[in-house]
Amino acid sequence: MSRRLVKRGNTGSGVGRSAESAPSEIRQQILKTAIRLFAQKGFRGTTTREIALAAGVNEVTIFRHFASKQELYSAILEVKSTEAGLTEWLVDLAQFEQRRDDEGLFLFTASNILAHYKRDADFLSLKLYSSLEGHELAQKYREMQICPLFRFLRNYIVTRQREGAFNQCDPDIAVQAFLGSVYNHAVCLHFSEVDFIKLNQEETAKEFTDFFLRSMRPAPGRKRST
Amino acid sequence: MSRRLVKRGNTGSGVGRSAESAPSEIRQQILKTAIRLFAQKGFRGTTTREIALAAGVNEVTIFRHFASKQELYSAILEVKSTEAGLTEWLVDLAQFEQRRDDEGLFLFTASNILAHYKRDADFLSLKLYSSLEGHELAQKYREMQICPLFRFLRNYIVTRQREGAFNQCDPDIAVQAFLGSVYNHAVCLHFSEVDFIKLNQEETAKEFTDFFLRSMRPAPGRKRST
DNA sequence: ACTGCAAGCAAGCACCTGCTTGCCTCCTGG
DNA sequence: CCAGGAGGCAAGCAGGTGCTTGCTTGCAGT
Repeated sequence: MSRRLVKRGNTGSGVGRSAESAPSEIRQQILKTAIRLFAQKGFRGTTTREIALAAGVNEVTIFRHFASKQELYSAILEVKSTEAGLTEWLVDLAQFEQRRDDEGLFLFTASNILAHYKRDADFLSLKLYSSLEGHELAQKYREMQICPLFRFLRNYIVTRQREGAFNQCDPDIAVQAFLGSVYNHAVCLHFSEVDFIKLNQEETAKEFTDFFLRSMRPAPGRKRST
Repeated sequence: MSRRLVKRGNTGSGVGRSAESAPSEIRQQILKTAIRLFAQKGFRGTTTREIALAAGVNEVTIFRHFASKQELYSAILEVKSTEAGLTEWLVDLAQFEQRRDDEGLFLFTASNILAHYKRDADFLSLKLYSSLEGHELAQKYREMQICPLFRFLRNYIVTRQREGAFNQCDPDIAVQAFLGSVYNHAVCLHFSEVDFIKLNQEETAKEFTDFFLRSMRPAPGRKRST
């Protein structure tokens, strides 16, 4: 009963240890491995023994860092829902907004969404599992990442509509249509469910953007005007 | 060792039995219950005891009908991937096609997709779980249901482009954008992740359709320029 | 009445899985 | 040099879980 439950925080007292072992490096290693495995097989489908084996630590060590498997999962949710995600480039979007660069703004958005989910593929699985298994990650992520982006885009569209640069239409529908098509494509790519679109990531983003803007613009780009 | 493994087919010899017990009614009951539970908690998250209890049968009975839990799951996939799905209204779409009724065709599509996934909500979960857990349902469903629909729409778009009624653009992207936005919305609804769009199902379908067609039509404002 | 199928029921086996305990080892800081 | 923190290792417990076995019961058709 002497030293149950380490609780990472206080380990930060000394940086030391040897060369390769930073203070809470093992905790990070466990987290990282657990993220990968939970993403692959879901919460219920992953055993703590598996995590330990894959992380190269003893199973007991896991329970010394996390009170339970559930708490390990919660720690992951904490990490994943707070770490840099979609919102980190809201500031970049603001620049496009100032320049009224419609193409740039939506292309940047689409492109980054595709890149984001490709880079952090585990996150997509994790999010889907959490939706299905009824955990809170999806909702938290939605509130902290999706909603701000959604509101920004919606806001931009409304502005452009007032300026007469965009068609009058339900801005919610427009945003939903744009994000939906891009996001859905990202999911399809994730599951290797796509053989329709042969384009690479950048080209795809460009096509979706063009398609979207063609719907928003009062005067469609007449490419063949005799 | 006398009668292990019943294998439904041959039970259909006589219709008889009593009033409430049709030949393979119990098998159906098991399947139906299993579908619901697998959809709620995934394959790994559902126990055979649970299924038996919920179906009102003895656990042993399950294994008399299905060699293993895995085979029960396979039977479900069989049912779900062959039963009436998106393709059942391809014939209706053909009528819209003959009339060149763009609005009707895409509205019908969007509307039915939303209705389909709302009516058979379990299927959506089942499909997502199967994608994540690496089963074959998603792929099978894709080949048998999504692809035909995709090809039909793609084909229609190409035709209308040739006729000059639709803009020149990558038809794959167009279909992907349309289906993606609608499908994504269905998923959002499924997980109660939507508070952006207040419209009901019909209105939403209509809005997505309008949005899509506005991008496809050469002359957005004036419908009859001739 | 006899036969045979289908389902129920009680029990249980073998393995898995989250989690615990006790003890030993290595490293570091004072 | 020593105290103490952090991890390894071996063992195991309690409950769950897929699946089996042996038996009984009820309902048909001949």
